[in-house]
Amino acid sequence: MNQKSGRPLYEQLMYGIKEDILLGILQVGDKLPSVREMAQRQLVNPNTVAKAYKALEAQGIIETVLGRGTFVAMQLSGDVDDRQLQIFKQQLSELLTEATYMGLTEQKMQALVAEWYGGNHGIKSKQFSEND
Amino acid sequence: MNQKSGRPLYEQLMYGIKEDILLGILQVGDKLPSVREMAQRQLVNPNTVAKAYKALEAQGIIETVLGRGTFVAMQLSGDVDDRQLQIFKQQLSELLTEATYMGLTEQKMQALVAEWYGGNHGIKSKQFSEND
Amino acid sequence: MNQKSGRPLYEQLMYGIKEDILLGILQVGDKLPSVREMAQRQLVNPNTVAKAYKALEAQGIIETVLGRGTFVAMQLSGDVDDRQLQIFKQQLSELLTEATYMGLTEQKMQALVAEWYGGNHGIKSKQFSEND
Amino acid sequence: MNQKSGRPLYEQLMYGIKEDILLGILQVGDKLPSVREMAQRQLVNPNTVAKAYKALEAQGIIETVLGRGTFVAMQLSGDVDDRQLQIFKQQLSELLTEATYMGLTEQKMQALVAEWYGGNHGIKSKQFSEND
DNA sequence: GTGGTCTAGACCACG
DNA sequence: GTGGTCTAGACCACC
Repeated sequence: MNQKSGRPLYEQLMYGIKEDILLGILQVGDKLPSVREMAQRQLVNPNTVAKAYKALEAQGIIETVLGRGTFVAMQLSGDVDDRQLQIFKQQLSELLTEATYMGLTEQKMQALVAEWYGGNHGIKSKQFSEND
Repeated sequence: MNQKSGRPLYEQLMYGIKEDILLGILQVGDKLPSVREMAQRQLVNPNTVAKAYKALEAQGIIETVLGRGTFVAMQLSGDVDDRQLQIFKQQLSELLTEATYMGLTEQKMQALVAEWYGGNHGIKSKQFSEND
Repeated sequence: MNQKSGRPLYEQLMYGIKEDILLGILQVGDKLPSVREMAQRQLVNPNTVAKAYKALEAQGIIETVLGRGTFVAMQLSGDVDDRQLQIFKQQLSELLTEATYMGLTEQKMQALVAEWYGGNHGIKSKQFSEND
Repeated sequence: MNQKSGRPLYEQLMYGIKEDILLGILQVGDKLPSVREMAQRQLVNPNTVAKAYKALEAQGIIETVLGRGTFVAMQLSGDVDDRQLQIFKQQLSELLTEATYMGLTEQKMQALVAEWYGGNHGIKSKQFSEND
């Protein structure tokens, strides 16, 4: 967890878990580490983990069973929400603007996108599931 | 300026100016509106505009000449900074992760990227140069 | 038993038994399954069943005869406790508030209430008496 | 705020605000008391108020403008989400079951519902807007 | 053991 | 002044 990256810790946690699910490291039905355990592992406060878990639950990505734990719940929806798409396009536009200022060409950009989809973006270690 | 988008107003200003430059609405050497004028146009606090100008100057995109005004200074660098690229790839990865959860496929994604580069994303009015 | 509904399992058990009594599936004097048997059927911990039985007994709805078992004891009281009524009206108010935010009109609401009373809400199988 | 009602304080806050909007005490565009002020008024911790505000924002009922405050944002949607409706019917069923055990008849129940809709349920004081 | 709630108090970015 | 984030530590209900 990068304290000074500017991004909230709980968002970083959310991203890490989402990524692990996309990579297949976490599968539907798998149990996530308990709030306390995750907090210990990631060196953050349990409240911070709880906040991340709750936000993910609100997004329908995980589910919590009181007294039992938290579990991966999601399967990707096939249809795209239009309002979300507008927001996303705005974000993409800003990112591409930045990329252009960095000197990235359209070709290089397309290559980076393809790389992400193709290569499982670099086979990362299981941050959030079993062994750290 | 979208007050409730969650993004800081000064970043939105920065993005708008950067976009105008990419679109050719603002050219190298052009004079930007004064801080006060821009503030009035965009209905924000002058401090907010000043902050945006200062940040853009730090990025080498605009330049202030004391007593004369603020001018577009940049031309895109041809080579890519490696450290910046790493940060960028991280941001891209997060964006693509979100896109996947939204239900966007790789094809659709590539199409969106191509669209941004191709279409000047829809010929917008000069937000930050002439009139609002 | 819906593990992820957020409601405590023992409350769900209580509700199920109460409903069965209202529907006539369980009649006054009928014997309920033993704690162990119910636990096995509903795939919950025996402690959970015991807690539900105890709470129902406290409400005067069932009775335990030591060494013999647990029996349906209740008949509906004709008069309404005023303190209970206040609490109930509060709960109703909250439910109707939520309903309004969901977009339900008064007419639709009245229809839903009538439906519940009229239809025995769909003739369900005996969840908690005979076989599961 | 009733500490021992069993319901979380932040949910009680949410309900109070929703009710005030339905009653017209809070109108679209109105500013809510700041987190700190509301906390002081209701004698709860600012974090608790923040939690309530954030949950309401997630439901689209209020909106926050960073550094400016929190505002009423919503207008009721005309169409009813089917999944929500199922959950609601379940809650209604449980409430009506309890009502029956209390001795409430269908007629009395319909009267209570009509009363809530008709009478603005008793013209309450502005809990959450101007003066307390 | 699990997650949920609440408090107290700190620091920060934004306007 | 506003809300957002994070920590530390407490208590609770549920299983």
